Amino acid sequence: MSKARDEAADPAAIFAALGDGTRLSLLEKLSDGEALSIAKLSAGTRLTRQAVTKHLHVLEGAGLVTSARIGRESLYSFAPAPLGAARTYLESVSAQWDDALGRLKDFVER
Amino acid sequence: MSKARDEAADPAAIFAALGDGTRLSLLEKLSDGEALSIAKLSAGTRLTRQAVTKHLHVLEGAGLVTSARIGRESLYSFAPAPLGAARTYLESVSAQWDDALGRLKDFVER
DNA sequence: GAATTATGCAACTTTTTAGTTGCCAATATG
DNA sequence: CATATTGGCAACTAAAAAGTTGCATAATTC
Repeated sequence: MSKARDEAADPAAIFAALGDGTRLSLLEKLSDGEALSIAKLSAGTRLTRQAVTKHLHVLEGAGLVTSARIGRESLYSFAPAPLGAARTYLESVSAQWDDALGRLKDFVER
Repeated sequence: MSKARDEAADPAAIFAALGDGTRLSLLEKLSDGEALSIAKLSAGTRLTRQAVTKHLHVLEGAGLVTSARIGRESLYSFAPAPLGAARTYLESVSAQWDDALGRLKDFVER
């Protein structure tokens, strides 16, 4: 048991969370390490605060951000671990492809 | 102009295409380099051929597979380039995080 | 304590996605 | 040529996602 409760290590779930422009831009805002409130995260967008909140919940469900209520605001922080899992997954698929390429090369050059 | 017509270099589009278990398993079947027909790709699944076809179209829209009609069958092939783009994107976000960590460390140790 | 700020919760609408069924066209094959 | 195989197209349903509005509540600030 290496994974915490609801943090999705499932690649599809992580990719699904990343598969939305709004959520990617939220992640980028948080990726410099500073924890930001929902109000600040909503500031630049054309969406309502509630829409942003929903996106944050999706990111949180995928384990890509964490939240903590401080006073009257909810501060969201970047959680980089699932990104590493996603990268590892992509590398594994790419590696399989590279192996296939290698075998093809061997076959052709034989 | 480095990108062809509709092949999405857009990270969100690539991640969205990857964000589905069925599509990931299709990609995995193709990632060994062998081109497969829709019939063969549908074989293992519980889905109808048309459902699989739709997923293949999504993958093709993201540039992750290519198709070619040979005789009476449509052969789909893995196209690894967008995976590289996705990995690069994840690395850029991770790098920003690592930079932030480094600055924090500097600050704490000062 | 009254007004303001930041957020949560719930109901609702709209849009997109996933999946199915039915039918037709093209290519093989006996 | 008769028949099976392979797949495309279109219409349709069902379910999930995205987004909004309205209202209630907790923490601040003046």
